[in-house]
Amino acid sequence: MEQRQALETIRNGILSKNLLTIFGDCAVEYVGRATSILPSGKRLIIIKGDNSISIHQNRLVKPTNYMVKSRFSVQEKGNQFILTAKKDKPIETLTITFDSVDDINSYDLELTDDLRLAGSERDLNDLLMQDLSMIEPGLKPLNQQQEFGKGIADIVAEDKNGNPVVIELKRREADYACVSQLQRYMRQIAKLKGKNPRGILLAPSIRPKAREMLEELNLEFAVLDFVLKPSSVEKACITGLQKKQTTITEHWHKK
Amino acid sequence: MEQRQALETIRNGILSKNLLTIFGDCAVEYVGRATSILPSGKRLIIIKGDNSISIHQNRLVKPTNYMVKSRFSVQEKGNQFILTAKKDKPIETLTITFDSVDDINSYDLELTDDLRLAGSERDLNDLLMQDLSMIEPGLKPLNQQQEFGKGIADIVAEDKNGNPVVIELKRREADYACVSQLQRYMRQIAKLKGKNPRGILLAPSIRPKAREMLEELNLEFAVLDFVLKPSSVEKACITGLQKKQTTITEHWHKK
DNA sequence: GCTGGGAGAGGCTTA
DNA sequence: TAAGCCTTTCCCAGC
Repeated sequence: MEQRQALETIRNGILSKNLLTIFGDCAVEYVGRATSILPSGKRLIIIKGDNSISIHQNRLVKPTNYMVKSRFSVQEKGNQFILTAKKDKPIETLTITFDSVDDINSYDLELTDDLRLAGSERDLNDLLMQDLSMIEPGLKPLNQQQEFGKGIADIVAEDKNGNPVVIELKRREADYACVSQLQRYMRQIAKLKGKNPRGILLAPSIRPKAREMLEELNLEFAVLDFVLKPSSVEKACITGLQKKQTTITEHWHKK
Repeated sequence: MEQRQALETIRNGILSKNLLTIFGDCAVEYVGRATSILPSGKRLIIIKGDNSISIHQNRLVKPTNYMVKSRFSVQEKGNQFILTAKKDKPIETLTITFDSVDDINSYDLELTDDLRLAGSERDLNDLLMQDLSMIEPGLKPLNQQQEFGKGIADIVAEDKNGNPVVIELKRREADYACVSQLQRYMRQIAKLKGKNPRGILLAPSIRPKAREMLEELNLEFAVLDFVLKPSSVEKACITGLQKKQTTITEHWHKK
């Protein structure tokens, strides 16, 4: 492909906020949060209307290199031409040096985001707030996303005995990090209120060792059982949310 | 673009492990770890030789929908044709229904990964192990990536007084999660050894409230100052790693 | 295969 | 803008 024309197509594509794909032989250098070099080779470059750029090899969903909200510049340099993407905060530079370009496509596309997704943690949270008794009889919601000075608790509730309960909700298997998160909220509340509330980690499952940690910290785990029902016509929705089991580490309370 | 030909190109592209780009009008439905619907519209689909697929709109580096290690199937359905990607564990289905295809490109590409990146945490870790005195005079390395039954500590060392020191290294600004991680290692070691070692969080910076938490937990913070030097010819490297400051919360020790 | 953890994480929401 | 946190996180290394 003729270089002059390639440059022109790229410049116009960027200006018109088209989705640009460039396939060609190029080397890539990145300097910013880290440093990387990609030796010369055939790659697919995608430039989008929101000034994001990504460089793809023929494997992995994730691009080899990328940058969001970049400022682009294109310049010739002998038989090569150089596409540069820059960004501040932090300072980042992505330099793509093309030896040759095989193919450029410029697609006129809206910058919309039409995806409708269901089953995110926020969806489950909203569902739960309608009926916490699924977790435990008599459990009443007090607040959602409550700020505690050291983070934000998903759900704050009150059990049938009037004890405050902090609930951390996860849509997937809980790990150490989830337990730590709950632990952090608990610590902070204890510090502020001078009293230890109950803490419940609510997730589809929990890794065994994370559960050990949870129990050592005198926290509770409850199984979150939900079903995602795809509706091909209207929208995706959640059909069920059912508590299967609550593990209250009674031996700890007794200790 | 003629449908029959489109199908053939796609089938061949997948079989030959080419990098395929398909631009066309399509609707997408995903059912798996979550559920999502993307109404009909122009999109760019990328299929790679490692059987990963991603669907891109004209914004964001991240694809709208994606799947790794998928099994593909293509079939006609009247004036439409349907590209399906499936996966087990967990069961996931991605269904792309094309109303029309404007453009298909099939690029013959190796499945290699040529990126050379420097400045990752592992790089810094290796550098640090050579000389921990940058953090504190007399600090001697004992182990790297040591398993403790509740996770893996980055560096275990011994200070000039013979006290064990656990060091958690982060290449970027430390947050709550980093502090929690160190806290977890400390807890476990205290439980196993019956003695409290020192814990040092080593990072370029730390968020103010994370630092509060750190100090409340009687942990220490040290600034990790490193420079990434891009070498345009050979490889990227790190030129410096210098301790600027160690903040030991003396008032806590005295308390 | 499971576990643990990093990532140039990206991206979103709210204060 | 920064803080906080979720993500169909993705991806890799170790066992």
